[in-house]
Amino acid sequence: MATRTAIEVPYHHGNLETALVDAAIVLVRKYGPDHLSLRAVSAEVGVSPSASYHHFGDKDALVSAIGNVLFDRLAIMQEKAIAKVNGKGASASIKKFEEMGNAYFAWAISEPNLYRLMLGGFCEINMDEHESKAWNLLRDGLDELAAHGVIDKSARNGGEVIVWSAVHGASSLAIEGLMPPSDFPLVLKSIKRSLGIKPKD
Amino acid sequence: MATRTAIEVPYHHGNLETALVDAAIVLVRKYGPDHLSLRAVSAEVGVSPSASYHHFGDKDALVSAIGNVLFDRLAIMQEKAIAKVNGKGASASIKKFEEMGNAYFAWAISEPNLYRLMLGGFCEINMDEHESKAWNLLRDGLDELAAHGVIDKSARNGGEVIVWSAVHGASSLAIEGLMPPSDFPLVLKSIKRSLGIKPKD
DNA sequence: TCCCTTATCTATACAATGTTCAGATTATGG
DNA sequence: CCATAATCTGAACATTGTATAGATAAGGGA
Repeated sequence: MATRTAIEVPYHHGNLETALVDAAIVLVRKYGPDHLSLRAVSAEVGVSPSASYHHFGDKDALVSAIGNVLFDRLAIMQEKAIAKVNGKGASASIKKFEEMGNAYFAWAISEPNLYRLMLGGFCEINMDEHESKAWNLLRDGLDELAAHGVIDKSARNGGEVIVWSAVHGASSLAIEGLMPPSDFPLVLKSIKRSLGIKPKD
Repeated sequence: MATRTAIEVPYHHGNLETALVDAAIVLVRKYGPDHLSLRAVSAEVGVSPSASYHHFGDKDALVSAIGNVLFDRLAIMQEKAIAKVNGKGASASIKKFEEMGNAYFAWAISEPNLYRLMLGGFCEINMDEHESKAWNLLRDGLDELAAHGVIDKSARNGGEVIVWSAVHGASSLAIEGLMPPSDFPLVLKSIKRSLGIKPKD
């Protein structure tokens, strides 16, 4: 199982697979998803280039592994943000929803290269396993809004796709310098408006 | 100036620059923005690899040139779609707005690799020159909606970013297989709702 | 404890890539 | 018509992904 915590003790010989992923993430963050070199990753870990091929059949396989790890990290950030919100009423569910979006956007623009790898066509995303963590978070958030009567059923329908499109689009545009990050509140407000959540300001 | 039509007459020696861009687009479409090879492009045109360096200082420069050309093509598709709508009233302006979004999305998912190149961090987008064509299209569309009283000023504010975020996000997610293309109408409807355009169905 | 099987890693090699540089070719304009 | 600039070629270099064959280490049954 090996739940992939960042630091693990017996490193040099042992858990090469996770070591490669961790080193690759560092390099991708620095130099971007294109420009990732398998040889550089191997060198960073202190291992021969060929060694990687016993754990990943391909460079693309490594990249896909990275992608799925990153989706987990992003989901964890969102969970942390949600956990900070206390209260249980309708307004708390709205606050949680907002903080989920803010956490997503903040993480994306703080890690442009990692985010590009995740959603730029570099990796095959395992929709059923990892990605579901983030997806379920969104689904639960919308369900909670519906349960509190903040949004009605017609707005609930397809809400995941609507929200993710807007938040991902904003993240991507901001990363590419086509939208000032300071405009994200506008986007978030428009999402709430499209869901029928009334702004209180 | 050389407005870059696809076919031009004196080709072998002459307008290498546009020939390289055209050939590169063909290869990117086939194999993706990563996996683009300068040597392959040069071979396709029938020229030495070094020849490219007299027109583009870098591989990245070629890629950026491609990106800006593609933004033009996308804008042209949108213009065509708008031109098909006749009438001049409020409902025509809504129809034009919808068709603009549909054309964007349709082009994006029909050219996933080209779209990835445009907005996946591969190229520096010339915001002031080329990109403005698509941006102005969106701005004018929103202005027209506002002029006909379909949307009010508070919705007009920041409308470009809101709309582009949602449409680009949906395009990107669909391309990466994370959203069924058949869900785009849902996204479009949510955009209209967030702008305060009442659905007529 | 010894040995055999299996997992893991190294060494070497190969074709393809981006890029550079010196030289050849072509066009241009005075 | 020729000198000067623009354009293209050829060969070279370091680096890349990847395949193959062999070395090393680990593990488990006798």
